[in-house]
Amino acid sequence: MIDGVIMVLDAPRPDPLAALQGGGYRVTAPRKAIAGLLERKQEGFSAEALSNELPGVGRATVYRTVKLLLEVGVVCKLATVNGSRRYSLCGVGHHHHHKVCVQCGAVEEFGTDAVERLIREISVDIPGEVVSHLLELYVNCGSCPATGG
Amino acid sequence: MIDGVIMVLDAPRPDPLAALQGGGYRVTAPRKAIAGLLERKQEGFSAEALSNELPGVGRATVYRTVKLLLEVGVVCKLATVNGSRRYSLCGVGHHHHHKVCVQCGAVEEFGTDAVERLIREISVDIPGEVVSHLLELYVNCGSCPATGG
DNA sequence: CCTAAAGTGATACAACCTATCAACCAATGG
DNA sequence: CCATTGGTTGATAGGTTGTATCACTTTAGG
Repeated sequence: MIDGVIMVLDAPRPDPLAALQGGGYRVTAPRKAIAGLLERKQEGFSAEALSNELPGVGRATVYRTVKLLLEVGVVCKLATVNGSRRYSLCGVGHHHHHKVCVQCGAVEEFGTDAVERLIREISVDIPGEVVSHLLELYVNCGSCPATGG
Repeated sequence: MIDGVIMVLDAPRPDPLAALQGGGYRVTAPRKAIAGLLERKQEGFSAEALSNELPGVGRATVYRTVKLLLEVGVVCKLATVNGSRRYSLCGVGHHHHHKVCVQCGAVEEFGTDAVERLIREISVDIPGEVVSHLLELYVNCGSCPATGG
């Protein structure tokens, strides 16, 4: 094990409703439904899928709410390569990376000193100024049926 | 400078037409137009933008051709966070990462031993088996007007 | 309670991508 | 060089995903 490499963040999952309230937004029935669903959900999600799981809530409202949750910082965007917009309930006050299970879709955030250090090291040899980076790990999480957990 | 960290790949840019031909596909006028445009293009691109730059070629054909170029391995997908599907002319026979200029959009590929090594190190501490990863650097490239190059 | 302002949802619209299919043309053999 | 033929094209229509509009409803605060 490498010293200082890893620092998995297992902060308590953020509270969407509290975040909305803190941002000056109202707590409504649709928002409660969405927040409740997100709190039970370990996986990344798309607004569309969310909408399908909440037949009682209008599509536009789901899309709007996801955008609000991004704004108040309890949800963050996942990187994709296929044009889908996917999100995850995450603490986003800090810089972090995602670990995504390719089987069950569970998303965990993590941060490591080593990643940042590496980026700085690479920067030295790269023409131009590195302003940000994106790193995601894809795993078989080992805790879902598909991965034998 | 860290030994062995960086290994910028400046392989010759791949030849789309040759790749298509090698894949058993025909060389047609629309495909020549698309290939010619791509060879002049340093930036990542979307199929839609490509189509707009080629008024003489049908939209469907542009989309189809991009898909073919992916298949024959001269174009690869870029990671995005906003739902857009973007591509870059890249040698994709090997694993690599992207360096993207946030000003001019220029994409360069690079590979580093250190990245792979880091992933292996992190893997030790991460529950589950890391099956792949995604790393992109966003830079001010320093060679475009916007970055003072 | 009552009210102002925020929020909702049906609808329409826009962007992006794919499926279909008749017409077309590149590549091959004669 | 011409004919053949199966891959290719592009117009159109259709599907999915995300946004704008607007009359109606609900929240939060007095």
